[in-house]
Amino acid sequence: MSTAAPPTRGRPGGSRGTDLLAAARDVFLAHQYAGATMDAVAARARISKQTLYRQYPSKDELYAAVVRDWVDRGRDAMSPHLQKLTVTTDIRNGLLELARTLHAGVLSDPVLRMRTLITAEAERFPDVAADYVRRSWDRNQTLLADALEHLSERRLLRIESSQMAAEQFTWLALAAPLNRLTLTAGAARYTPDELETLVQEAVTTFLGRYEMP
Amino acid sequence: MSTAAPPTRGRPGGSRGTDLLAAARDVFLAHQYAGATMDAVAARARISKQTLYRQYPSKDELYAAVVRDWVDRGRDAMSPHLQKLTVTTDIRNGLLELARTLHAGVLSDPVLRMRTLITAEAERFPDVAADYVRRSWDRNQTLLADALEHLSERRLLRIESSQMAAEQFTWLALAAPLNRLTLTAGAARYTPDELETLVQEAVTTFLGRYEMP
DNA sequence: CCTACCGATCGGTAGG
DNA sequence: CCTACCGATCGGTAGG
Repeated sequence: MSTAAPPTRGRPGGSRGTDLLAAARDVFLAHQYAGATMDAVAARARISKQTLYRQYPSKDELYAAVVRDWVDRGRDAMSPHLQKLTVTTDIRNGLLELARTLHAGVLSDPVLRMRTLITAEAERFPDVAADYVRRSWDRNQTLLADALEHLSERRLLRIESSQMAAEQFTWLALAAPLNRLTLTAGAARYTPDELETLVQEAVTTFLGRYEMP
Repeated sequence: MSTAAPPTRGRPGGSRGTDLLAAARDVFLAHQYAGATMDAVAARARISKQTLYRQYPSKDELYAAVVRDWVDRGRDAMSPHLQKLTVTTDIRNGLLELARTLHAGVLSDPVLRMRTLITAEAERFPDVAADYVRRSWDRNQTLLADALEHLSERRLLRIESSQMAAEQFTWLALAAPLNRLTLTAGAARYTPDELETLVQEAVTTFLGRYEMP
């Protein structure tokens, strides 16, 4: 039957939909907005520029779609880890694990590049930036606050403002390497030992304030 | 004497030296690297492109000079405030003051723009970025660590690693608004009340760990 | 679908 | 000093 052609034969290997966005994302992350040419996107997606422009009528709209797709795909990355934290019996170990998860999630090359891209284009694309902050950053902060709230109800922590506690935890664990790697485009790598020391110290300071006496 | 011509008459008002760098800085901060044209720099400095290119043979070298000049000019901005902290008798108030100073210094529009510019160009100009981090950021962190060390010797704090304590203080006070303002290009402004709450909470958590019992 | 092209921008130079 | 220009790049289009 002609409708049962082998998958490797069907249409001539052009990317579309998610694949096109993945190709575009690669190009934007590798070269930033200005350096990402529509020719490069089309070539990487193995489609013609004509086809590219039929799906996204301008570079601006392609960029907005790439960021939206990125946020959608990373929406619930933290949830399972926070779920695990809420049922822990060892509060210190639970927080240490979470801090290491934060490092792995945020200090990776693609995440740092996406943050730099969004930051550099925030003035020209304020809505794209605001959507990223709200649906990615704020959402994860709220989920962490909920988890801390839960631990507070279980009498493992003593927290007045769970939002403030969530921010303090996040930044104690994350801010130093995030600042450094961001400013140097990843050139100033942290060693695993340095990160582990940072995690330990962050949790110690956090528990100094919020541990149940 | 011809050498005593009035200052308003001498040469036809063109900028050079520091003035040229100030003009270039304005243009780079307003439009980022790609959007800053050499024509705009020359126009703002009121010199010809020919004169501009005689002083800086390429846009790349002009950019590097602008960042170097920026670091030089901001080199000792923190020193007087840290000096004040080391002789305080009220440790909590001293730290609150310092946190407010950090906010004023780092969360200003030009500083945020310079950080975004350096970040966006860090891959193409790794040496410029590394020099900024070392001479601006690392230096201030070390100065703060020295001040905390001093307070530790005065038995107002109990600190094991003054570098770690300095980083924790900095990021407890600064990271949340810095992250937000950076990602949104300053669109998500913090109210003075929010900043003051943040400062209070940062100092409370910091003292929870490092206050002398 | 594909290629060739337009129109605009901009770093850098002095050809014309 | 200044203006006009070159050469290259690139978003977007179908003119030619």
